[in-house]
Amino acid sequence: MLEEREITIYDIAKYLNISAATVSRGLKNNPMISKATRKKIMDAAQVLGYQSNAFASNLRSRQTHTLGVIVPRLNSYFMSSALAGMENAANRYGYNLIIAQSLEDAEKEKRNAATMFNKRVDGLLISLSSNTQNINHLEPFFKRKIPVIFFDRVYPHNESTSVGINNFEAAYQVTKHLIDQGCKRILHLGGNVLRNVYQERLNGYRKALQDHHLSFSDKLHLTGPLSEQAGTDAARHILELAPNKRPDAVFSANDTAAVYCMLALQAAGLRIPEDIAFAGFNNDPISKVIAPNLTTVEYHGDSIGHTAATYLINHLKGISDLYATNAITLRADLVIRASSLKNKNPE
Amino acid sequence: MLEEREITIYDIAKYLNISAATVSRGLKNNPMISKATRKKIMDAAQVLGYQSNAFASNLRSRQTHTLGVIVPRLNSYFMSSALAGMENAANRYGYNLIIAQSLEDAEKEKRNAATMFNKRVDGLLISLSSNTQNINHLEPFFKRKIPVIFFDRVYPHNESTSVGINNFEAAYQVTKHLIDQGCKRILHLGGNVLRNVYQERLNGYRKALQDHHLSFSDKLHLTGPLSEQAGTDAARHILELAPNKRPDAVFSANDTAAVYCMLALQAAGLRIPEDIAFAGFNNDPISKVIAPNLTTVEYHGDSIGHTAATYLINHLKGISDLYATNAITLRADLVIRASSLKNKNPE
DNA sequence: TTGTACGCGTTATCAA
DNA sequence: TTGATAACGCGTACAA
Repeated sequence: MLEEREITIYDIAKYLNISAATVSRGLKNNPMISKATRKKIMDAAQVLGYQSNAFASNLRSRQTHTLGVIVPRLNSYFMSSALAGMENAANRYGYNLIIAQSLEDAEKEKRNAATMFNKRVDGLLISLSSNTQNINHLEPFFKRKIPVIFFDRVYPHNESTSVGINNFEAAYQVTKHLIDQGCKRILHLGGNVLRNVYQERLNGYRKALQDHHLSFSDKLHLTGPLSEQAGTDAARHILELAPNKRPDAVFSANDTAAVYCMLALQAAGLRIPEDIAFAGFNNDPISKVIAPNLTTVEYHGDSIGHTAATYLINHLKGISDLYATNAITLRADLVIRASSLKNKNPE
Repeated sequence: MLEEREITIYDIAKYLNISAATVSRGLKNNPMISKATRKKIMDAAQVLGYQSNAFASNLRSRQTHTLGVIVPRLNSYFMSSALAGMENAANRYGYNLIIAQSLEDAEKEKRNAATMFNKRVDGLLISLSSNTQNINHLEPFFKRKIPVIFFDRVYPHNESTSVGINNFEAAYQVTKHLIDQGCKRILHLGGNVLRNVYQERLNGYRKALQDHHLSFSDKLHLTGPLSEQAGTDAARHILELAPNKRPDAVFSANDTAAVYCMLALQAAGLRIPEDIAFAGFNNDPISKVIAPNLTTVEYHGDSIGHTAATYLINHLKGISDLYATNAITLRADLVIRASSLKNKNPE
């Protein structure tokens, strides 16, 4: 099979009777090279169909202009938005993204991290899997001073920066809103508290209960994967309770579980919000489509992603000091919709 | 700033008083090397904290074990599912994904392709932007025999394979279903016909009309980006028609536009499906959440992605001949839901 | 079974 | 402003 040889800077050099070093410099618009030769080099590169070999360059310069991204799953609205935001930022600054998913499995996350390291990413953006216990698998990065940025599901670590929102505050506001609507028995559908986001949402919920003299009960706290199935299961659980033990509101740590819980309860004849009010988290598109629309917290994946990637790149370019800022907190506002409005519009 | 030097195979070689070549072989479990030395090498690598340098390896072996992926957008349910499917396949075979989005812009797609080429991806998976006119920007890949696989939004090209569904047939079935329900004026909300998927869906729709003696009219064919806004705009257009000119059904080329069109029409007081029946495409999660549930076509992003990536990798490993199969067509079945059921269940 | 020696395509150093 | 030359870390004929 005929394989055309690759065009290298040597070909250009020979073609122009100059040295490869000059070509290398000219290609990168090094001001050291005269404008005339620079143009000659560019033209020749065009004519010969030269394409730079990123590998050789990386090998020599020890920079890949590639960022590693590890996420729990690729196919959630929040995550794909975050990736889109990162891609935008990365693309603007000439970086590429190499993306892997842990599928909520700490072991796979470990392997992903090792691969990223071997591929010599310039930096790592990571949101932890639900059962990751520690970050020993990131040690190689820390040792070699390869910057790591946590986003969304973060980890306390004083040589990294975290990008996220104030989950405690948001959960507090959601819960307070439900209480303001007259709800007294609010069930919390939460995620694995190993992850800060779920622990903090739980804490915010509990604090709001406490501040309003409502007691917390284990019976009103369900933990799970926050999947469609988890939402449906929660509904079944609720329906199995004696009517006087049933919650009058549900605060779910994400919209998916909230929506599927709503659907199942509605199918069983319960009215929302009259019988049970609802609030979720993330402002997923389905929250605007379900009837009644779901009260939720606006959590902009693209902002998180864009911010995290931009911050990382600035650090790589020496524009900012990674360790100066330990946490970046973005806004996440409550979005009140019909599913939680027990009091008819107090006009 | 103290930078620890990288551990290389030379360090291992020196440490064990053997040659670097032996280390290189041992690390890859080359059976040529005695089992004892192989073990010694592995242990030493462990002890010294050796991490292979993928770049040097790539430079030498001319393989990156990296696949390029270019998609119109990252943050749609279909695409993120496709990416998830690809990541699964890639990960299983030791490949990585480097992902970029064209944002429906041919120019950005061009730049993305050039970057991927320079990074020497082993193969390319691409779904074209809505306004891409030709594939000249992929010529470098074809010239160097780097395999390109089109998925979803494909392009006729006899040195590549395409992975998708039978859009014509699916659209035909959707339209026929609406006709079977008694609909006579079916509006089609379509995408840019530059892309095969939208052209074929349009064709299937027209053929179904024709086969059932319904006339096609330009008035009943809207083209746009199939976004939320496009759905809302379509609703306004419908409401502005004289009641006797209004369609009695809408077949949208995706679920997003269908759902936002439904919401706007419902807000204006129209009943679905009684006044207007609806059908979409993709089986997006929102189709199961909207009331009434949306009739749609099941289009599995993850299968498409997994199939495309697996096929590409098999080709790279020499297991299959890329050019033997020009198109892989996956199933896409009609999912009938309440939004299109004009005839009350004919029990 | 192992070692020697060279090349992959680029960038960095030093000299001119 | 340019050129010569040596790395970068690994893989592989070829020799031993």
